[in-house]
Amino acid sequence: MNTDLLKSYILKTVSIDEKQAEEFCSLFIPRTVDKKEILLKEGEISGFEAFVTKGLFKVYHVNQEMVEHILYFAMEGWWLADIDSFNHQLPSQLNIEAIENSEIMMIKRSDKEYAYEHIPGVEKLFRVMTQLSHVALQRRMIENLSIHADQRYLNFIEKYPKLAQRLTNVHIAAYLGISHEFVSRIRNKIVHKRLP
Amino acid sequence: MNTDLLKSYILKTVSIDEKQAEEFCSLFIPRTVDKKEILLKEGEISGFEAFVTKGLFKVYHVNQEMVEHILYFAMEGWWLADIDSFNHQLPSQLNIEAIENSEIMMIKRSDKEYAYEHIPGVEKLFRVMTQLSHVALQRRMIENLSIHADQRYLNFIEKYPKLAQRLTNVHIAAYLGISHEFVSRIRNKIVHKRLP
DNA sequence: CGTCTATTTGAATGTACTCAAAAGCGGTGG
DNA sequence: CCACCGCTTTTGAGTACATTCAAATAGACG
Repeated sequence: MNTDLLKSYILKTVSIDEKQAEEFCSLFIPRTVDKKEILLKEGEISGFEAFVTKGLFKVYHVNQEMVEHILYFAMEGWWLADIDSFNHQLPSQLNIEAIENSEIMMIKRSDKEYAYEHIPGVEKLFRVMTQLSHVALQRRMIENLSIHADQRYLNFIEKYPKLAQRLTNVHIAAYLGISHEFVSRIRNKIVHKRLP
Repeated sequence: MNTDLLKSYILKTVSIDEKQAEEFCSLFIPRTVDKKEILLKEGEISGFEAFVTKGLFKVYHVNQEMVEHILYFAMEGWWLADIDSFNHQLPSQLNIEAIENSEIMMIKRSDKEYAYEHIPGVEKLFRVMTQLSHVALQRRMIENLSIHADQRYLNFIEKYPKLAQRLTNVHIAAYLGISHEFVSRIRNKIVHKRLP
């Protein structure tokens, strides 16, 4: 089934009644998203959250100089959400775009609110999920403050080897906050001077 | 009462039954923390979370070169927690230290778990709180990736003017991820060339 | 095979850091 | 009350890390 991956994600994340997990899954609808298709655009109000079942997305912000900065990637088994826009119905400051042809399971706002109120375990599920994301982002923040670009690059490809293979240098640069030319120089240094 | 500030924080954050808020507050115990006293040390397993009722704290990480990087500050009305260590009972990678003589309300792990299970609104409270923190950290992440140190400094003192007054340049530098000498130069540039 | 995108490389430049030393500031004790 | 100690801030000089711009090369895809 379409919801198998989602259901197993839920069950491995929190201890929750299987019936509840299934009821929650039934609120999601599948959708395909083509490569380069934009799921959420800056300025729009996000009316959905989504679980990726196939493919790869980038969630990013574009600043005044039109430079793109990637907040996170999402591939199979990861979530897509602009929490701020979705929760408070504010215009989004983020864009969500498919990097590959993808498939997702979407839940709309009203159905998620229904779930919060009527399916007891869902509140906990999202509390735990958000805490996990938050810890991961805290680690990334500390890393960005404390270490140089070359080591950050190495840490990234070591931590997410599968993901890194599916990304271009331009994507990785926009995630690490460095220029793509510099990513190229780092890779070169690694290859020739066997830096890692 | 000691719990007044905590109770009003809870009621303004989520719509929750007042009785439930009071029951939750009753699980906290007050404590004073002297300036420079360390509430949580790297390597320890965090057994508490705390709400600051007076004073100011820094939550920071120290890297191999013994350089301190501040993840966040917490003054009156803010929370202190190492989510990862507290939730998963892992050794902390963070330190929590009082910058001023302070007072906090602490809740221990077992009482918080009791609250999750027996006070219905608490799960939602922490889901919402974590989402708010997460959105704030996402914004900070994007800002760190996309703008220069001088503008980050200006944004910081504009966003947290009260907090900034209570901090030294060394603290602000450790939060922004730049050297304290450079903070001094930025301040100088602002004063003489009226940069902002 | 041609077009579009991604990667590499060089040269010049800019942003921020390190180290060192001096000056300022505040609290504490004699 | 003021002299001193410790901590913070400032300033200069030299350096390191990373960027920008431009052009060449390599790859991928229809």
